[in-house]
Amino acid sequence: MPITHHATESAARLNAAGLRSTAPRRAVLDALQPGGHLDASELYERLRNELPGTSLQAIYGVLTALTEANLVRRVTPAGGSARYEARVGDNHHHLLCRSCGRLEDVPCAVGAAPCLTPSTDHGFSIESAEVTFHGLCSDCATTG
Amino acid sequence: MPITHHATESAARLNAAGLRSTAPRRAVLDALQPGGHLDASELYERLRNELPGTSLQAIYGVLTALTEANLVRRVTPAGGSARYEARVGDNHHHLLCRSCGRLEDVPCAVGAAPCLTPSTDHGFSIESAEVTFHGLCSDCATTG
DNA sequence: CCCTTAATTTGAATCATTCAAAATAAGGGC
DNA sequence: GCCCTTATTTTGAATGATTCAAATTAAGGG
Repeated sequence: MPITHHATESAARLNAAGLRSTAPRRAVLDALQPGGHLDASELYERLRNELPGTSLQAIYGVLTALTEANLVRRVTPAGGSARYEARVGDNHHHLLCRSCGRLEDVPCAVGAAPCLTPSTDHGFSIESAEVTFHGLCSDCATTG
Repeated sequence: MPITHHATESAARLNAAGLRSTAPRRAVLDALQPGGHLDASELYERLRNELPGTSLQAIYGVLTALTEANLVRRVTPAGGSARYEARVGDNHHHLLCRSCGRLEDVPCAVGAAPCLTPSTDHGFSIESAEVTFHGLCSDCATTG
């Protein structure tokens, strides 16, 4: 009963966050669980069978709610659509392929969170740091 | 003759990069020189008097050319329009206010370029790292 | 089981950005 | 200094991600 288990888990997470447990939200949460980085359209394509009558706008609504509740994290690669991941709460960063847009996780570069401490802060109260490494993934490096 | 001086400087930079020296390009380069972070629309508004008959698309064209020639750097804050800065060639990063979108420069967090070395690279050949600190600027911190 | 309110559906609009064809201007060669 | 080639800009329109708003539906406490 892995499916039921997953669903239960997602429902629990939603309740804990003070959000109503709905089919679209559970489905999105489950789809992001394997650890990928999907955008709204990809999620919509994957879930439209499972969620009859859903729409892309509904997916956007779900993603906004989940992001605000901190259940998913929104990653916005330069010049592309926003991607979403279920891995939250840690300080991991990203590798972005400038050719194919592939996105991979990497643990924080050096130690715990050194990048969270800039040398000057211009009066900002800093809440988080986002690090993106740009380059070519293995596939694109050999191809081009 | 500071204006002429600036113009000459911009022309030289363009020539050095193998780009034709045109009025729109010199104007954009000059406008970015003071060190700000402007988006295409802001540049268009500032330069439309100076450049009669120009258009927003022309500004986009100029910015794309200058970015590809590495004369300006494109910064793409999450959920906003692309901003451009003339400061290139160093490894500085950015502070982004989540409330008003204000963008400030910061030197690299620790030492020379520690953030350029992730612990795992998933086979990527890494070319650059982009660090963005998110938080509230002094104005927004006191207001809200 | 009902009621209140949150969430989704449906349809349309907005915004940044890009595409494509026609007109123009840069700058090397004569 | 003028012409020619080609890059650049102009002009007009299209694309794609995302958001807005009103109407409908469903969650879950009482």
